[in-house]
Amino acid sequence: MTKRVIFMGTPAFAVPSLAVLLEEGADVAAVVTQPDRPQGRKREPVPPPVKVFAQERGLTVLQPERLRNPEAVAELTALKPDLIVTAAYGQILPRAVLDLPPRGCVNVHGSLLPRYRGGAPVQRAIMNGETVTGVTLMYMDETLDTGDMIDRAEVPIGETDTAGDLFEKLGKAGAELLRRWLPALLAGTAPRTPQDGRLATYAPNLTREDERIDWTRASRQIYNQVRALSPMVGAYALWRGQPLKVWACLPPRESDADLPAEWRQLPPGAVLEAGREGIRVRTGDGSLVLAKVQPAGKKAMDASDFARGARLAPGDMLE
RNA sequence: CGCGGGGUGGAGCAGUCCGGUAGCUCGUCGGGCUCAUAACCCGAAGGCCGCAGGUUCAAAUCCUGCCCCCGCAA
Repeated sequence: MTKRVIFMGTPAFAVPSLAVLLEEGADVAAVVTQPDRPQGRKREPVPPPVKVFAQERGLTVLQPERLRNPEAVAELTALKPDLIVTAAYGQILPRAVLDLPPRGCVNVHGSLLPRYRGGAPVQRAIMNGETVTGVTLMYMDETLDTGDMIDRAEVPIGETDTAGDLFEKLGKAGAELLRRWLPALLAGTAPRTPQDGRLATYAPNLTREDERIDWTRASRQIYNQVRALSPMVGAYALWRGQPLKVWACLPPRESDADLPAEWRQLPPGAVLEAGREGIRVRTGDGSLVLAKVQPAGKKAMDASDFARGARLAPGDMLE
């Protein structure tokens, strides 16, 4: 008898996992995703990527405002799922839902648990300069990202990887973990390894403060911050009182810390030079070259283009 | 009716308040210099100034309507 599975997920990261369920012949009774949220200036509701994918394949899509609501729970109960698979769904599963499927609820998490528990493991890993991260397939319990682990897979972080790049790699790696363990999950024979809570670290959701560039920090730290916030959200500094988003920098080199005396006198945030590669800015430990920026009210552009139009000169300050 | 910025040769901008020869920094093409160059020098091409209407002797510039792009906030 085919087991019934409910999938819960929202962003692009979750799509490969849903695709794997279909490829492996699982009976996907329903796909639960976040409601269409108003986005952009026009406040137009935009369907999340998982919804788009699910509808293309004719799957039943549920978008409860709150999974805690009795109607939502009743709806899921009626589907009699054997297993619930989640991936970046965006809502906490209430006890009533956790207890629903006989084979349990499993989650695909974008880090090597118990490290980087929380809502922004991918961005935080890049921000912290990690060179390796990964995905964990785990059973869910009532607290966030603390359940028993089934398996993990390491994924290297390239020096130039952005959050977008890494999300893509992790989404695929997570889906493959799911593919490997799906039969055992459905049979109820998957392993359970408790997390060692003493090794836990946390990756809280990003705040506005995480987006602001502090030029007194090291070049490498700023570089990592910019990568972690690209291509979504964007790191920013202030230029003439207006936000200037920084979308990409050149990887910092040893030589960037070895500055001429005239540059060394300028404070962090000062523009040192504007060349064809971009805009060189003084940092806490040397300099960093901005490659792609976006002024308020404008599209993203090469930093050299911005420098031309804005008539940037050495000594101009970014804050 | 959430707040705000913007649409000017291929790129990024100035010019718009105070109407009257289309400008700047680059790019491109040709030539020169050089061992050489992303450097430098000389020259050239390339724009119905987002669209439509109006005012005027005259509109990138003033008035009206529309389209498109983006920052903030959600």
